[in-house]
Amino acid sequence: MGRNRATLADVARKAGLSKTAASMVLNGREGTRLSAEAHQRVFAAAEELGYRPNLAARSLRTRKTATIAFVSDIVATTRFAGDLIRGALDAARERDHVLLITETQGDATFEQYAIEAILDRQVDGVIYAAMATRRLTVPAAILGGPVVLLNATSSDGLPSVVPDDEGAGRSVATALLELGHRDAIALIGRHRLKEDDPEVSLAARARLHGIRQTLDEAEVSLLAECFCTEWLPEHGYAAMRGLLSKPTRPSAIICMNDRLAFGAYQALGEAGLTVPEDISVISFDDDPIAAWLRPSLATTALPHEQMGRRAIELLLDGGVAEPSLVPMPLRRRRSLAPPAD
Amino acid sequence: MGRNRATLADVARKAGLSKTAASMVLNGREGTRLSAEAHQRVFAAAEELGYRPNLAARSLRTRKTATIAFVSDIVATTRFAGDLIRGALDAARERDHVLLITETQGDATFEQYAIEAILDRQVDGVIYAAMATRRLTVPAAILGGPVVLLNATSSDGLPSVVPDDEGAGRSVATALLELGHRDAIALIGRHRLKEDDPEVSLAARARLHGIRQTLDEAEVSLLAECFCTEWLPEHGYAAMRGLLSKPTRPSAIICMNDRLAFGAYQALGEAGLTVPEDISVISFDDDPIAAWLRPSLATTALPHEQMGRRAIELLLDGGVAEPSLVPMPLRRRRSLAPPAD
DNA sequence: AGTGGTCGCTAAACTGATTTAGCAGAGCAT
DNA sequence: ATGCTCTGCTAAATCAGTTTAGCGACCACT
Repeated sequence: MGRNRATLADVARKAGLSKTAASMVLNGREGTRLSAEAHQRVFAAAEELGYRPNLAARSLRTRKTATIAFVSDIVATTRFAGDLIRGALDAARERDHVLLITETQGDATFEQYAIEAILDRQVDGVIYAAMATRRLTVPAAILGGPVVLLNATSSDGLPSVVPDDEGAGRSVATALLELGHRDAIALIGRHRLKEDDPEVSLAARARLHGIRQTLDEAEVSLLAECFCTEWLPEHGYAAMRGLLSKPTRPSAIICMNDRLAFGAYQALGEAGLTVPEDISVISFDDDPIAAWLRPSLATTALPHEQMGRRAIELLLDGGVAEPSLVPMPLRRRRSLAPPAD
Repeated sequence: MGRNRATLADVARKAGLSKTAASMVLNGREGTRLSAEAHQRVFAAAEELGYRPNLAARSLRTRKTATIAFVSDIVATTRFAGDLIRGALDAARERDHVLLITETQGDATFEQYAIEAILDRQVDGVIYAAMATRRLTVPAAILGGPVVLLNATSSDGLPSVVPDDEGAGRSVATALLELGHRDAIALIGRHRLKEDDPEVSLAARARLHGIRQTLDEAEVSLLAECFCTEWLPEHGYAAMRGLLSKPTRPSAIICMNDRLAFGAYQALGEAGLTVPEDISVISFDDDPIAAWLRPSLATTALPHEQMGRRAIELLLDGGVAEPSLVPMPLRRRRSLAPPAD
């Protein structure tokens, strides 16, 4: 890999100057008194030789690596991880940095390994990412340098980036109210653990809070609230069947995520009901399936790419220690209609 | 980030030996004549000081970085990328390596940037990954070191890792034949471009070939083959509607991927047909939705995690130059049944 | 003529590891 | 006593940059 690269000494020799001069010119140092002509010669020599600095040598001296560690608990299992990484990758590239990616899989041994690996490589900073928005504890070892939490918060007063789930809750409720839904709105996806334990999820509570707040202001209360043990399609399906077996049929359903909504669609289809003519459905996440469903599912998008980008910006450009909320845009799609009366 | 780390000189001093001795002991060099007692002292000192070598310094000298570049065209847009990365991450960790991830987005400028970034960092090798199995051209600049192609092949005689799509085609066809489907098997997802242009897709042709070969051997021919402009749910939906409008209803459908199958399910549901009683469906990819569908969708899984792992193994443990085929396991699910007669 | 300041540049130290070349002492044979 | 090998270890060079300290030439001023 890359033998025969020209070194700074080669450039200096070619330019007829010292390494010092070449280094200063190429680094654009202010306050140096090198002549314009010396600048020209160095640039020309570097260009001609295709000079690229050896970053190992540079970082040995400067202790900077232009490398950022992206440490996450699980990269693979959620489909959103890719977007988080993509946003970070983009923003890092714009700032001439590169991403070293490691995964802890929630395992202490792996985490230990990951931390040693990044400390050994002297990364300039760490993005510590969780795949479900939650509160977590950051290993002390990485607190020596800049750290930004992504999709997570902690009690260490570190800058963090999280989606605005509460705002999304408000958007969702508002969208239904605006269409005229009032007394027959049902909610699928209540979840004690997620709502009560911030180490499991911050999203569930925030979404619920946003929804409640908006409905309360309109003096509307929910027709029904279904608890689910998980937020998977089968649970949405079961919940929806439960709702349909009751005397009052809801005019609109809020699902806590798109997978639940997918399950709800399945139950509605089996029951011979049509979305949105019979029942409107709205949800959270903007999973790719939301757009694939028939009719397409209205939802609020997790802005993962934005979040990844923001995390890098906070890390490199400096950021405040309070959580940075990234808005979750509402995707209006065909699953919404005024209530049938 | 990690200031105040003990250096090799600190260890040597504490052990009462030279840096040379300390270095040799810690690197487990053979043929050195250092006493057992010297070994002890060095290990003890290193342990006590929590010594970890400075990798920048080491790689300046050795030109090894224990870092592998993972260059891909698109990380984010396919849901499978995460698994590819996860497999690679795992295998890399087992070999004490770490992954530097970059993305070209199919853009020449970004690719140029990515290549410079990894060359500057003197990575030990490159995994060059494509998100759709295809043939591609590897930039000459990275050919100076080891390269493994992932989910891709090239004409450069480089080792590569691809899924066994042809085998998957055979599995799919065999599964249907075993159930007794013969003369009413239809195929959704023919695609001229994907089948004919290896730079677009190798999967389409291989899958088709595997299916054809198996059916030919059983002297069965396809009832119908639907061309689709893309492999998205809406195209599967349209194709399925088309099939249902014909006089002979198929007993089984092979979809070229799960998203097409998802669309086919939607059309079947609307037509009031039941899977698998009326029609069996089988597909390729094992997208997460396959398991979420009702009934769950039988499919052949893209072994992305295995592939990522294999790529690292080929890169670090040395590999042959011919494509390494990773089997695609058949996931038997509820969408299969014998034909209704 | 001496002093001081600026200009334009360079020598050498430094970062923290690996590696080459070689030294001092012991043991043994001649 | 000399030469030889072997053992156990070290000094110094090296990798490719950055950074500190400072040198010689020139000019201005007293």
